[in-house]
Amino acid sequence: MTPKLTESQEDYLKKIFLLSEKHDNPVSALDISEHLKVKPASVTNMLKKLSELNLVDYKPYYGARLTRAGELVALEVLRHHRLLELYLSEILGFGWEEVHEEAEKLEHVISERLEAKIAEKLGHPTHDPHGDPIPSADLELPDDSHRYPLTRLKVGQKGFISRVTTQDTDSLNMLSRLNLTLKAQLEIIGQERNGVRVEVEQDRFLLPLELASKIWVETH
Amino acid sequence: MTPKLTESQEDYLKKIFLLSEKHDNPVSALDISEHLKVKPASVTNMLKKLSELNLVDYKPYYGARLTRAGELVALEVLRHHRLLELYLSEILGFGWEEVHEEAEKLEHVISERLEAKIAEKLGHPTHDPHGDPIPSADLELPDDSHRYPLTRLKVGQKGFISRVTTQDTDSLNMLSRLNLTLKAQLEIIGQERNGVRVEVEQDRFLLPLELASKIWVETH
DNA sequence: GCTATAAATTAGATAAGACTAAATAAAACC
DNA sequence: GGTTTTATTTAGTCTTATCTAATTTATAGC
Repeated sequence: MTPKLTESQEDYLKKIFLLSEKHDNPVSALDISEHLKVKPASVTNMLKKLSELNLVDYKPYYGARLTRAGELVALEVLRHHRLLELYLSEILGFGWEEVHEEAEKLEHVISERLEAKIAEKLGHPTHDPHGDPIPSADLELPDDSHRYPLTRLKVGQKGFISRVTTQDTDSLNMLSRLNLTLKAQLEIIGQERNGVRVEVEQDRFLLPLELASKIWVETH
Repeated sequence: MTPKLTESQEDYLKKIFLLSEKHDNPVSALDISEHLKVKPASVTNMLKKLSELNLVDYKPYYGARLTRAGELVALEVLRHHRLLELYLSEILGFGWEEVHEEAEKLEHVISERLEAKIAEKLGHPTHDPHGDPIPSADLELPDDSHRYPLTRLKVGQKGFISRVTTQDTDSLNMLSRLNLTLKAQLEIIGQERNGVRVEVEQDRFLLPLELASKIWVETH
């Protein structure tokens, strides 16, 4: 069925999946090119190849979408990645800043067997420390239908932070100082054009949209 | 200093190191070719490249020897490999037959940091379950000067098995049935042209040279 | 010392995936 | 709607590591 993909191909598929999550449109070559740190011409080449393998839908000057087959590959790689990150951090005592790079290399080479052992050791987690979902062994994403970015909540809604979608160390550090960390309870005070006003443990902040859009909240 | 080698290059260096251990001569292209499952022509190409990098001494129609620099690379890869095998088996519950293949892929991608964490978890082991030496963090091999293959011991010498240098499952299984496993005490009864005669827990066997040469004994 | 065989090397081809430079298409601006 | 800017694609090059086929060197037999 899957005649063994190269690491590069897996990287492209994973990246397309991650970029697709943000909007709903096909992912542009430039977008991929910037995130994978390759030139746009290289992206075009690869998209043609992936298209022939029926892993992406691609038409010139249009962009790329994953096919179901491509999505499954992406989910598999993503599962590897997030399980590895979690394993490195929880079991081997790595700092969360260190794990990404290591997982980036390991995700392509671990066997299904090792993946299973790692998942088992971790108690089959559904989310990683940033709240990012970990696809299950049969490649289903956990049900996160009651989680939304801060920017999409209504005034008055309450909940707790369940996901923070930035890897930027300084941003994370800043959020930490503001007690805007995973599990933190908060309430939406206002949705304004220049940000989201929230209340956290007595404090109130006006979070710039840029930041607010990266904080996901589980409502209740 | 070392401008990052490819996985292939690392494989060649590791294999040359392992093949060098057996005899003392330069390793032939054919030998490498068979063990890496590539064609001799490919070996010649690679040896030229490694030679330019000063990782092997290579002269046409002569063979290859590792330089000190090449040996260090090989030791590093070997350390990764054996630590990984041990980790997979001891910590993650893999069977010893399963670990080799997995380690073969992982050995090239783990960071120094992960290597260190793994070594720490394992208590900085000096030998793997087969008795194969694990180079230390500063790439020294443990002192195994009092270990010899059965074939090199004198009649009357006693000791215990400290290394078995075959990966063949059926051979290992056979040795296991004969109680010829790691730590087993034995005595050399005779060195004969068709094998080594040994005594193990009451039993006596005449071990064919082929087999005897793979069993290493720590004398006392 | 010549010949047969085995081993090693050279030369040239291929595949993957990156690149640069040039050409083309689409989008954005008045 | 034409023009400029931006994005994308095409065409061709490079590197790495394989391969096959042909040639050359070394080794063994007699």
